[in-house]
Amino acid sequence: MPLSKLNLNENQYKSATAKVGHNLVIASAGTGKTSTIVGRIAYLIKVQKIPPEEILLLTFTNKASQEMIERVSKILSSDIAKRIEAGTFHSVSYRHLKTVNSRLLLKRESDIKTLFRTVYDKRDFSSMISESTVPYSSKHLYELYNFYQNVELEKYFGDWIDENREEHSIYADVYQDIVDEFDEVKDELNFMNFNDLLLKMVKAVKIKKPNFYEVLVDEYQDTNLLQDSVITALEPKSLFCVGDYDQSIYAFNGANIEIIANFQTRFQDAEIHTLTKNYRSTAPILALANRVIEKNDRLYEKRLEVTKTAPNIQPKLLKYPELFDQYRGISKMIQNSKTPHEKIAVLFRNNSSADGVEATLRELKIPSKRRGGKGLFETKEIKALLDIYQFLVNQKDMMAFIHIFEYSKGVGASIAKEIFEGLKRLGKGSIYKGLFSPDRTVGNPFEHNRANTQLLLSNYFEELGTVSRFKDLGFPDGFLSNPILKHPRISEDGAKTLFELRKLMLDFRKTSSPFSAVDTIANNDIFRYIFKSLVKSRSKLANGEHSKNKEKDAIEKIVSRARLIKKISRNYSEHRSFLNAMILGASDATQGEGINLLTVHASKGLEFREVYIVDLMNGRFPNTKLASQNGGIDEERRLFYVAVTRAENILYLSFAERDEQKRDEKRKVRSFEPSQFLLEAGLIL
DNA sequence: ATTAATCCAGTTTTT
DNA sequence: CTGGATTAAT
Repeated sequence: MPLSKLNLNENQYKSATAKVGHNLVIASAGTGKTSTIVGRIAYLIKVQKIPPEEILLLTFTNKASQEMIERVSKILSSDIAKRIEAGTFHSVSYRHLKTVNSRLLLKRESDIKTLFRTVYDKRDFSSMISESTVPYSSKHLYELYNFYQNVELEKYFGDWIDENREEHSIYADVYQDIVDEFDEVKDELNFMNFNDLLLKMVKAVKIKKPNFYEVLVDEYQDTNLLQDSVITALEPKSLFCVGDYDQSIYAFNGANIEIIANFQTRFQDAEIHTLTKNYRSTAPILALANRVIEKNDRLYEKRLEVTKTAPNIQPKLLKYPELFDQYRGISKMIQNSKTPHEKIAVLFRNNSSADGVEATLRELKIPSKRRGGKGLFETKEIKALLDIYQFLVNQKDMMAFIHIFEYSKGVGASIAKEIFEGLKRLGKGSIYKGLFSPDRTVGNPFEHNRANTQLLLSNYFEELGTVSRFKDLGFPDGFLSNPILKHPRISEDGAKTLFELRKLMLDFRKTSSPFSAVDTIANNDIFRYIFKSLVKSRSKLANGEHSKNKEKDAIEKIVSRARLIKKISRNYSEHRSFLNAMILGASDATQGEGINLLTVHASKGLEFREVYIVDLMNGRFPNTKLASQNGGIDEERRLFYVAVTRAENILYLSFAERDEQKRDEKRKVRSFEPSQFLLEAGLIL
């Protein structure tokens, strides 16, 4: 059998070579799930002679799909491996949607949120406000709507509110009205968010169906109804799902364990396989994990066989009086550890723990890397760079246009909007024409709603129309005579920005690759100016004075971030693909080298020789506030299970008794109880 | 009305 | 430390 070199055990082999149909593989932590998936792909291609492009592999992160394809490359060949369609639900959807409509643009979640807010703000709740229930804030409503889209496919939002958030029934109609308008506006602007990718995918597939022989789904326990509807819509001949109920940790995103639980009843030909041999962790680590997860109701019996023969090191509990003692203590232990840095991970429930660990590691000059896009893609400089880029690619993007003017003094959102609309009028719908060949027959490009302002504006307009304020700025006549500069409230800064933008639009036309585009933008004065102003504000000390050190630091950071974006851009040949990847894959980009700092969620699917789980205090982990809303304490327990089972050889569990930074209402130092999971694990009596 | 400056609270997890 | 909200200034 050509698959012998895969080194699969009996169960893995049986799963990998299962007959075509509906297969579900229950794979507990560390049982060689990836090997099985890779084996399955090899079996399909080599034995079943399925063309690689008819295989779709859906994973939870883009990184996971890359790793699996990498492993397929090693067994078969990279030529074959790269023909397999692989990625997250979202990235696969985007790729397909692009073949249908090449003009699609994915927007940042924060931009979509602002859009939602502008729609929301038009509503007046004051006449109907009830004493018992305050209406949801725009942010909350947006998040709820997103959740609803992931868990409910048929009912209207308003009806769903009626049934699931009874206290808010009185507002259900208004909520429905808001989301209707929101969706309308979003469609008009051609904007998409993450959910839209999947929603539009389901529709697109009905018109143009990609031909997949088998769809493989990794982390099946974390799929929600919306994702499931994508799989259903694809109608593959064969389905191969791999998951583990005990690792379901995405209830907040609508993950529905019913999907995995009902697999057998949904498909008559369903076959269930089980992988029970654990290859990752030592006996005491597995015993600890099992002791805790047993407290959850069992969906099926869990039998994990230990195969590892490495020396058994008992998991160790670490207790510290204060939060930072903990971080410092752990950093010290890492410093003294013989394990190579890249095989050590510090795991936490909440991202807020990362800063402390990162800082104390840095004190000891131990390098660390953090995952998650927030670091890089949420920085102002990268946001600005990408906003400029977005606008150049899609000049109808008013939101990006407004962002570009954020750093120009005297121009806020509302004037930027007026400029945008003025240019549109002067260019008969095209900003480009508005800037380069304005229609001078347009009398007043700045139409205003309010009558008295109209009067005010036209007075200014006439007065300023004759003598431009910007004569001495060295603008060429072609720009200086543009009627847009007659806007009464364009500041000098605003005019300069507009002029630079005009230059940039010309330069951009000469670029064809994302790399040269990023380079062009980074060298334009708009970005340079933003760069300068960010450096200025970041080099201020707490007392307000300048610090040369901080300035140097700030410059270095921006330069290296811009360089990183440039580096990433080399992998893309199309503007739009690059920009979409900046949003889709934002969290996959890791920064730095060394110790791995991860949330438990982000650690899913990974393994490390030495693992530290920190901040194991009630309230923090388990996050009791969350447990009351989402998956309950069971989900927190699964989260703990996931964390523990990342460890191969060495495991430390740590907590602190106090946090001296935080004080409660009575100004008393915040004190903690150890996590209940430590009790359940038998580490505390 | 719009922008800039200042103050204040709050801080889940991911695509 | 950042975004949001409030307030002061134009």
